[in-house]
Amino acid sequence: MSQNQTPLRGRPKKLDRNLILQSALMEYWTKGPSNVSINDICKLTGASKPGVYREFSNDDGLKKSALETYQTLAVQPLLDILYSDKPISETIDAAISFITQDRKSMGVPNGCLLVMMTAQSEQLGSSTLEELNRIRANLFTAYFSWVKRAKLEGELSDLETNETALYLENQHIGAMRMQREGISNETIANVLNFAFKMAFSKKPKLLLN
Amino acid sequence: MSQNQTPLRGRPKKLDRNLILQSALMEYWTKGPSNVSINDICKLTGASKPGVYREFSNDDGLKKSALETYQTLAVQPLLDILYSDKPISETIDAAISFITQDRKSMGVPNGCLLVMMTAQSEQLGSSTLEELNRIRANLFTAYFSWVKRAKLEGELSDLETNETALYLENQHIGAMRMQREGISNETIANVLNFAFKMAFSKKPKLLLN
DNA sequence: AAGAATAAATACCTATAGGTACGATAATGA
DNA sequence: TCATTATCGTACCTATAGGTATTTATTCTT
Repeated sequence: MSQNQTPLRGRPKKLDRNLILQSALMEYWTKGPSNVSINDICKLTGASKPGVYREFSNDDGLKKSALETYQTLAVQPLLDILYSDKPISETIDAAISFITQDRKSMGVPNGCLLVMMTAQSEQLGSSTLEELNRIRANLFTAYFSWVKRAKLEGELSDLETNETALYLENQHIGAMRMQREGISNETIANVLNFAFKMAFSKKPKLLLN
Repeated sequence: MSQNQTPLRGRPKKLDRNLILQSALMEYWTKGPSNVSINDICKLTGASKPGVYREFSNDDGLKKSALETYQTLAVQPLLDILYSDKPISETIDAAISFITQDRKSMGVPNGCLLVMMTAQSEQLGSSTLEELNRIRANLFTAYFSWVKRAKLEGELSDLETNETALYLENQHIGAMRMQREGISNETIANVLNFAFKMAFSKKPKLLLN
């Protein structure tokens, strides 16, 4: 976490890696990863362009590093919730609270960087894309194991575990999309609550026809 | 629809508006609207750049026109289904069939241009954005009125009409996302079938806790 | 035949993206 | 003191984006 580990030799480093990383993450998150250039980051942080390239190799490297920061900041907490051993209904509530918490008061942009990057994946470099797929696979696995756990606890759904996980993933992505479009967190929470409880309903529902 | 309506004066038009429109639409749809340049379209169709600009004014104009084509080609059929007066369950099936039909055999790309444009909306010009919002609003209204109709027919859900419509919109977008990511249409249909039937279930479901 | 009107295409423009060459600078070790 | 090591930042490079000035070609009207 600290700036330098080895008491090094040459000219002391002035470049603030952490500042750049934070700024880049916020910019990507707010404006979308494809709408932020290295030049923007330089202007924003006062860093020189070669400095940024020295530190992160290239655009792809910076995006990848920012994405890693995002993972620990915004994805890991959700994984922790999904992997908790609390009853399913509590897990649902915790997940919904986390997803729909007020971003503004936390100084964090609306929406989800994963979702944005996925939507613009054709514009990403290879290492960012790799990282993105890794994180998304982890998240999907978390949904999958959540569903499996629910089944062990007696919750059944009509769908295969895999398909239920896909369904849950859709709800999450949908929530992030709604949030980004300015829909109130209360509305989003209502929709999510409905959608999640559906997936974990105990018995086959009474269907039309 | 025809090339020239008034038997006009000057040098006869060589530029094939329709070819450009079709090519542009397919390119946007396949690669994402931000990953296709006017130059690409020119190379693809053999048109000259000033020719394209004469016809569509600018990049924004071309994208807007392509989006209009998309609307009549891919959105209107869904609107027709949603506004049909068939029983809800039949409407559900029809919508799912339409959404998950095999694109390859129809010579049409996977995914949804509306969804892609929405995801990249910061990179769109004003008139394309306007058109996009118009079409999306129409689609949302269709979902909304579908839900209202279902309620008249005795189908109830826990959610307000507006929130149910948001939920349905999410399922549709989610389906398009899955399709674009290569998930089989059968799986998508299963997920959609589950999600839609949930929204239109007759009674409050048996919930956990 | 002489405009008037329209479309053609080459060759250009500006802005900005990602990326780097290179000389200057600041520390350490001998 | 002087090489060594490593970072600094100005000024540049190439590629490509959107967009256009200009000249030439082809038609209809008078």
